[in-house]
Amino acid sequence: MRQQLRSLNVIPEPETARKPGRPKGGRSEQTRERILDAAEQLFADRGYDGASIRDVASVAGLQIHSVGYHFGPKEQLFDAVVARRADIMTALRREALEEAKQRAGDGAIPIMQLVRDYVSPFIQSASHGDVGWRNYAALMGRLANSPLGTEIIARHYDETARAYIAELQRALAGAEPEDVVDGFSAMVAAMLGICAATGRPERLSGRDGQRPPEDSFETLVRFHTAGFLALTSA
Amino acid sequence: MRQQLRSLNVIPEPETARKPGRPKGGRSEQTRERILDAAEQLFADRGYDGASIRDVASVAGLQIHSVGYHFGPKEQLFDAVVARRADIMTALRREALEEAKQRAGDGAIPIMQLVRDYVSPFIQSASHGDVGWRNYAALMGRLANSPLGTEIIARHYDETARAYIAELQRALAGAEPEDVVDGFSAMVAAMLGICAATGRPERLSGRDGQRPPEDSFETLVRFHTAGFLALTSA
DNA sequence: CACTAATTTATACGTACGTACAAATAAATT
DNA sequence: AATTTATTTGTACGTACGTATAAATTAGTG
Repeated sequence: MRQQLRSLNVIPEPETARKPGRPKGGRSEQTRERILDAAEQLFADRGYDGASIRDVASVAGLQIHSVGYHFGPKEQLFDAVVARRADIMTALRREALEEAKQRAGDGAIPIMQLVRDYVSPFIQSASHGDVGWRNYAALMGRLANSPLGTEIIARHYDETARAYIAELQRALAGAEPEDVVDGFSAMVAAMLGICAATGRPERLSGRDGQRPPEDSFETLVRFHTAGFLALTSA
Repeated sequence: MRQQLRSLNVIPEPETARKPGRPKGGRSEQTRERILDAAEQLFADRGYDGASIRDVASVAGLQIHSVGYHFGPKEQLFDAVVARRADIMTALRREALEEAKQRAGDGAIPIMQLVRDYVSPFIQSASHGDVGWRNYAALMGRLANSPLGTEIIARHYDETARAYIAELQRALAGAEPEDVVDGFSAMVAAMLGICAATGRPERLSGRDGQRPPEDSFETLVRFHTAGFLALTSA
């Protein structure tokens, strides 16, 4: 009876954040992380529509409704998966950019530095053994060219992207702004392609295992730095 | 009764190609094209799992089962969508490569020529107003970093990709083969990103409409040619 | 310990999916 | 014109989906 009443007046679901007063390592927090990990993996493997909430709950070792209880509808769960590590990634990039600005003083930040600072956090995270980050990187690659993905990426990544583009523009005096954006887009696309671990580079080169992403990272930096520099000589 | 008998002994569905003896512009052929067009658009917009066979039939103006009749299970329909234009794309690239080889004689083909020849057919097709090609380009972008997509792309595009990579390698004497493959992958990723028309470049540059893909194409050629050249100076 | 709130479980609903079968129609062939 | 084949239609099956409700359980608090 009590239960029933409670169930009728509800605004029952937290659906978003931990209640402020709750301990950080509490049961709820752990469950939320388990759900996010499972969703991250399944969304990366099968895409948004290919991964079901049932699968997520199953991988997380929970009943179906726990997922909805903690995150609400599917789209909110998806957004939470993206947001979790986007916040970390953005913080790292912001930090690197501030440091580079300090070092550059009044001058422009070197192109290679900007390329390195933007790409490095992502590739390092995706190659440092953490399966969560690897899944996240694959998921981002999948999202890049999809409508749903673009919308979410915009929300979580565009602001920092604009900050880097502004510095690139400053360093590439004389280059067309739209060329710089195209170059930046190319850089991001390459970064995501490397971390998506599709196996295509191996197939195209005849290699048997995946090339260490750190090696590809160095190549990417050289390659794209040269690309950006070529945009000044219109 | 007759019908019933026929229905029992069946191997009923063509599921694949036109019967050789049938006219090319016949009813069946037209229906198949309509289905492929509808599927192309829906797969591009919603992804493989997000697009249902029902939707495809509906957009094509047909009953559900007509789709299965002509193309069999969903995966075969998907493959047919990719294959249709992949064959055209591959032919154009092969042709351009042969021509470039002729022009180069015994020497290596210039890097810029190789970049141009590989990317041009795709971007030109995607920007020449044909909504079918635009949908196809968006679909390829979506596919690039997904497992299902990679498998299909490998089947339809890897052979020609390897031919271009071999020439790039020849032109970039001294560059590490794996660097060249990474550069090629970066080029393809950028090409797909441009044609995916996600709206992100506009958002990042403050532009209001999409930049003409031909303009982005010229930028891409300059950018990536310089990138490749930077791979020689190890 | 009692009690309240937070979380998890169990179950169910309505819908949409991919696929299949049998019948009806249209085209092609003889 | 008759008859066979190719194509389209109409309908149905079994399954899985996202979501919701209600009950049971766990944890925190006085």
